[in-house]
Amino acid sequence: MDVRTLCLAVLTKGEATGYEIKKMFEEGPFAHVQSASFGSIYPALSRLLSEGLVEARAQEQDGRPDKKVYSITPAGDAVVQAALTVTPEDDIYRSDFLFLLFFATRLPEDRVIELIDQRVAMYRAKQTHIAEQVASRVDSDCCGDPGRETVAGFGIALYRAAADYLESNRDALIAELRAYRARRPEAAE
Amino acid sequence: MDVRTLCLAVLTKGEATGYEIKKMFEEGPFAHVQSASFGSIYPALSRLLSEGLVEARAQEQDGRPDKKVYSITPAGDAVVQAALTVTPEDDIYRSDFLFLLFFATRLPEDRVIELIDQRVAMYRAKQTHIAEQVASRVDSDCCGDPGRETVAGFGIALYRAAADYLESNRDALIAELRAYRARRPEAAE
DNA sequence: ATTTTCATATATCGAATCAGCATATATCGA
DNA sequence: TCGATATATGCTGATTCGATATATGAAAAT
Repeated sequence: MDVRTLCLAVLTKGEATGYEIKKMFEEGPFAHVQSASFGSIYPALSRLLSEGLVEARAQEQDGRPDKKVYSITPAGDAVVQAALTVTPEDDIYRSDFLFLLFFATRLPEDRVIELIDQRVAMYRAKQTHIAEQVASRVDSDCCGDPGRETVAGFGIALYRAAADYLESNRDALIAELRAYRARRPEAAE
Repeated sequence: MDVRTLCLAVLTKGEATGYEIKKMFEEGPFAHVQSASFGSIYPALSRLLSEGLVEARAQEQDGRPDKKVYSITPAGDAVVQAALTVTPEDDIYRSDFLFLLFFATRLPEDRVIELIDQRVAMYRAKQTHIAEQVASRVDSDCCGDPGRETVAGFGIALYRAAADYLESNRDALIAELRAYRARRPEAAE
């Protein structure tokens, strides 16, 4: 999915500035789903504007630069509806952490432990973050959106699985690393 | 991690052609860890060659174009060792499927069911694929690499969690979608 | 028997995207 | 008071992707 379609779809949930769209990809409802940088969001919005798929409203602010609040047009909404009919691509998962872990035999034991413990903490934090978002939403707006809730639950389930796996396999990995090094002494650090 | 470092690190596990490196990112041991396209792998290898971090050996083949088999040099190995000391970035997870699911209220019920069932099948298949790779490796080469095994286990755990979550929440989602539409009739289809 | 698709293998090119910087200011804590 | 953080837009260079070209043999489908 290209950034243009992504921005357009986000705007079906309400008007927003480029900055706010970025935040939604980072911490908001799309946090673990999609992402895009400013360098792609702002050009995407400009193009959507020139194509008539969104409208912009300049909102003056004291001191700070003016906001450009974008909202979707009926034509834009139709484009989103069409985009939702496509067959979704494969998920993309990339992890520098796993890449490092793959080369665990080349790392000092302390570092492997540190890497894993930090990652577990990170996964738990992200899990909590999503859970808090869901909770705060239920407070404000009684009954939530089923799609949104399901996606949030998916994120929580994955982060939990990741943290649990690392926690329950950490010590076994360290033990195997020692055994591996005992077998091949030249491979030690 | 840039593609140059990625290729270099892969070559510490043995010599390989550009094509083989791509396959390792697609189906091989790095399948759910990292990825790169031909358009980035080939230029990366050329640059590594000019920097003296890898060596190339042309291997003639009948009919097919010559293979260029790359192998890492001691200088390249040192660069990898240095790269392994960096603090890993956040994991990247992107899913067009989750993005579609987020907008479930805009999709026909049949389509939501179809999307979920296909995704469950896909996750199960990937899980099986990794498990088979691990099994075949144990057969051939007795005792595996601890880092590699741990990474494979991580992948299996995540795919299982994803499939399990979708399976056990599918019917609830459909029920909630109906309730949602009953509340807001104008949102149907 | 013939066509098509698939797998191997390298490489390039345009388009998309990212990361970092520049700009401007207000606020908040050290 | 000094730096960090947050708001907000936008550009630019570098990276990376996706598609395509080239070449061929083997297998599968028609």
